[in-house]
Parts: sequence; C-alpha cells; structure tokens
Amino acid sequence: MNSDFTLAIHSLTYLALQPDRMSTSDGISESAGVHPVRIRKVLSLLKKHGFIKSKEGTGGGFIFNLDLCEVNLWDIYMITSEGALQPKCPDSNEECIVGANMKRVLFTIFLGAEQYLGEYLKNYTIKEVVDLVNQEQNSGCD
Amino acid sequence: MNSDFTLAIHSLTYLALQPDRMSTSDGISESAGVHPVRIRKVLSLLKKHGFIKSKEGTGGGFIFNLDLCEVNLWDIYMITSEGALQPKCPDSNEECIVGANMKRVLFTIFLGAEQYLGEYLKNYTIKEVVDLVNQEQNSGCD
DNA sequence: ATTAACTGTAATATTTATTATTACACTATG
DNA sequence: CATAGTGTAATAATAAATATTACAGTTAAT
Repeated sequence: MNSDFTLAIHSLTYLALQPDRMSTSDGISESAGVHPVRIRKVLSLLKKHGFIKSKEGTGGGFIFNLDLCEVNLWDIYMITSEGALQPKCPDSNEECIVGANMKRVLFTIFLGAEQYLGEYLKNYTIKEVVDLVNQEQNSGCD
Repeated sequence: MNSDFTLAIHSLTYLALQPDRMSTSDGISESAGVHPVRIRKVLSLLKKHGFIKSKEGTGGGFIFNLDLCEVNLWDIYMITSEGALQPKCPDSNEECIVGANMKRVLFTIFLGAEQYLGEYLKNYTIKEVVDLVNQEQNSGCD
C-alpha cells in the first residue's frame, strides 16, 4: 500500500493527540521516521481538503481542523492514493485476444476492488485509530 | 497491486483459452509483454500449487490442470501476493506513542483489509475472467 | 528591523524495488 | 545428438520511492 496513505494516517493520529497546540513537520517526521519535507507534502494534501489547518512562521505548524470522527480512512485513501490498487500493466500484445483485452478487464476488476475496500476503510475513523494506538501503549511523547 | 498477481491472471487466462495444447513461456510472455523468465517464475508458483502442469523439452510448455471454475482470484492472490497490501513502514520513533504503536495498528487494519478484499476476489473465477476477455474481443491469437 | 522558526514547493540526488537479461543445467522429442 | 523446451540463480538495467538541498514566503519575538 502506498505509503502516503499510511503517512497521512500517522500524521493525523499524531495531530489528534496534540489537539491544543500546533505540531511541526519536524516533530511528526521524527515520530514517523521520514523526512520532514515528505510530511509537509502529505499534509499539504490534507490541508487542501480541509482536514487540518496550518500556520507558517515561528510557533506555526499543523493542527486538526475537524472532529476525529469526521475523518475516516477511506477519505484519506481517496486523497492520497486513489487508484493505487490498479496494477501497472505493461503494454501487452494487441494481436492476442488476451493481451488485447486483459488490461481493460483488470481495470474493471480492480476498480470494483477499490470500491469494495472502501466499505471496509469507512469503518475506521481517526478516532478509532487513536483508540487503537492508546490501547497497548508502549511509551509516550514528551 | 503486485504485478505477479496480474501476470498470473494473464497467464491462466491465456492457458484457459488453449485447453488442448501446451503453451510456452515465450508465447505467454509475448501476449503479456514481459520477459519469458518472469512468466516461468510466476508459473512455477502456480504449478507448485497444482493449478497448472508443465512439461519440459520439445513440445513442452504449460497447460491448465483444473476446471476454470475451481480457480478464483483470491487463490491466485494468496499464492502470488499474500501480504502485498501491507504498507512498508519505516522504523518509527519508539519513544513517541504514535511511532511506537502505529506499525502494529496499521498491520492489524491492513490484515483485515486483505481478508475483506478476499471476499471480493473470491467472486471472480478464471472462467469469469475468460468471459470478460471474450466479451469485447478486439482480435484473436494466431 | 532583524533574526529565528516555521511552512510551501521545486529540483535534484540517492536509495530501493522491479524487471530484464544472461547463463546454464536439466528434460524430452525427433 | 540437435533442437526446443522448463527451472532457476546471478547479475544488469530501469523505474519508482524517498531523501536531500535550496530557497522563497510568513510570523513571532527580541
């Protein structure tokens, strides 16, 4: 699975646990173990869709903008990874009935698969992810 | 999606349309637009699980070994791509509650997602794929 | 008003994953 | 015994993901 998706989940969960202050891309990137620029890229998508707010300058950062229950994993998937389930078929042989039609058939099947998966992902809101993270907590941030 | 999965589907569909003679990895690879060695690798998995038979030497090749209705896309997924939905999380910060627990939480969620997707994939047998390929046929092999 | 701490984003470099290629042992057929 | 195949490992090439660098813009604090 596309890691923009999981980074978005990670970031939102992080923000969910810091509801009262802004978090920086540096802080989130340390938590997630990736480069801060990547975090900013992912968060810029989430901001564009209104899930978070950001503020530039000293004391700035990112903060959740919605209720935790309003954001589910399907929303996040659609923003970060729509179509990611589709296989990248090489150009196959158009002179073979299989080669000529497989791409179209697979596209249809995987489109359905994505829709189907959506029903599963809709069952998880960030609230639920936060609860799962809290369940067996190993240690805490500062 | 893992392309071993789609190559396996492609190959099996190809074999399904040649039920009376053996097909070579060269033939399949031309249809699918990939290297014959890759086809042989994928088919070697399918053989190990009894979906196809193979024969070495002159006049050898691959041939379907089961009824088309007995093989569904979930079977093929499990053989070629089990776990492929799992994101590859970088090592995150164990001293942050999010970093310390996210991997486990995501693992659980994506495990469920894979199981869920399985129900969808079980609905497609190779027979159905063959039918879809035949539906809007552009042209035929030899 | 200047510095420091941020976001935003593009361009480039690096790393990793996928895929192709080569090589060759083995098997069967004619 | 030559030819047409599979089986599989090792390596090379390519493509994709990720990190890094660079820098413009914003805000707060001194």
